[in-house]
Amino acid sequence: MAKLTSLKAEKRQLDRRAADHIRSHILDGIFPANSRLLETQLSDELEVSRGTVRSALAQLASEGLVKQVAFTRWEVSGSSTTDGWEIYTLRGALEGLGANLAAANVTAEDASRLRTIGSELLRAISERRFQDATDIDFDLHAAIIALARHRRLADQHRLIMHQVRFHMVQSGFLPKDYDELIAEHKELIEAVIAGDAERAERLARNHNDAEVRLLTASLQQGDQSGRLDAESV
Amino acid sequence: MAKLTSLKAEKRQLDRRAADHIRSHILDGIFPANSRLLETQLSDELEVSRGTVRSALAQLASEGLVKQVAFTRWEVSGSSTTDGWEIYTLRGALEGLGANLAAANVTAEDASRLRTIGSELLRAISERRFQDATDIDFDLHAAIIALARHRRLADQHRLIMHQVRFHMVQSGFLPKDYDELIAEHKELIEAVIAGDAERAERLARNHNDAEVRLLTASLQQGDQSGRLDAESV
DNA sequence: GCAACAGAAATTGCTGACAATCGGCGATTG
DNA sequence: CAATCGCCGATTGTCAGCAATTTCTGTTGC
Repeated sequence: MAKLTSLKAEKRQLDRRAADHIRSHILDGIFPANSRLLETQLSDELEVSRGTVRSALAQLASEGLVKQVAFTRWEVSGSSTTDGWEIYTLRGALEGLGANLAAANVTAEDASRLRTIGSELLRAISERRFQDATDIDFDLHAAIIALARHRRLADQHRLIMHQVRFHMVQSGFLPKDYDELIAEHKELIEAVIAGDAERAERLARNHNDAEVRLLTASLQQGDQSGRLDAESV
Repeated sequence: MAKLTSLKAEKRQLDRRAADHIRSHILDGIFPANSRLLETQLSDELEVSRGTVRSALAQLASEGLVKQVAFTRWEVSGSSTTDGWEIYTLRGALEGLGANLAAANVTAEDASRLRTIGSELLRAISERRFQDATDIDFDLHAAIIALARHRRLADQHRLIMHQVRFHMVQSGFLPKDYDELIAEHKELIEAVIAGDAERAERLARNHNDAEVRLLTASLQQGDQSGRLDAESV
């Protein structure tokens, strides 16, 4: 007997839904970087209690999208050059591991699935639907990570990709060379499908190298938009 | 003029302190894997309100030490073979990145600091103070990560090391070969100090390879202590 | 004897109110 | 006039209680 599992999926906890709402506002740029978030204001807007909002904000803080200044304020995280550098280097390490593991246990259906997403990406770009293309890009990377069958990695990857998205919005990032982008993705997909773990890992790790080099250079040039480390020890 | 910064550091928020308390109980094995945690019981024991305990538990859940079953229960995370495999592979990726970056910007004082910790480790082992040795081992790896000057990486590393510690306690892990352990650490330290990023990265990544291979083999042998993935999509 | 069901008990989810803390504004004083 | 102190409003931190949900238990019907 088919038991219809939770037809009413709206039973999700209020604080989770509140967190989702606030998160999407942040990722869409409605709450800009470094802007202040007031518990009372959010609780009014979402029509939940302040405690629920606090719980949601705490979640977002653990995801790195929000910062808490104790006894004082909540604010949307900044997205400085330093932040960008951190985000992309960490992403490289995680996706490198993911691609390696994915290549090690890829199946035939996985392969066709990856190729499907790849062709969707190609189509979106050729039709100049760049917003869709970005989403599909994210889906593709998530799909590869999923193949690693590594829950902790998948969780971390989801979090860092939120930060990537946030940083892209804040910095007005746009890919420069769509042809190269497509080529890189195609290469990565084929390496994973071929089961070439080493090659897949290298491609995944270097996928953001251009971005990282740019940010590194910007940092070393004494770009002061990064936060300063005032403390030692 | 020496400004005395915050003599009263006990102003930390209650939920943080509650989380610290519960976390140390988990890491010390007082709350065993998969054991249930009752909000009321904890709030009685810690003499704080249930809301505060809830906040603490939510933090620990985001750290992966605790699981929340909605509307039902909190429990200490399990530590199966699968979990161990996830933890050590992820650790390898993070420490690889960390060692690479550390080697890239190590200074003279950093070098002496690392060597000091290294000799402390050596002494603890030669004097058969193995508990101390484990702590120093953790300090050493944390010190290398700190050199990377990468806040997100440091945060993730701290979390994963908590899980490593937990898994070690749960699985009764003990290093087999202290001589090799020392040799590996010495090699890693010297590679970082020499600024050989590539070599440092490789050493850091392979540091847990023996453990990973053991766990991988155990998994492929159909060891069913890992959790099953019941869902697809 | 066993399965299904209803009510009770236990536990988690959420809320509104109270307490503690912070930042700014104005008064005061040298 | 400038610097410091203390008050006040605003905001976050904590609490105790009510609501919703799950699990347990005893009962009923077959």
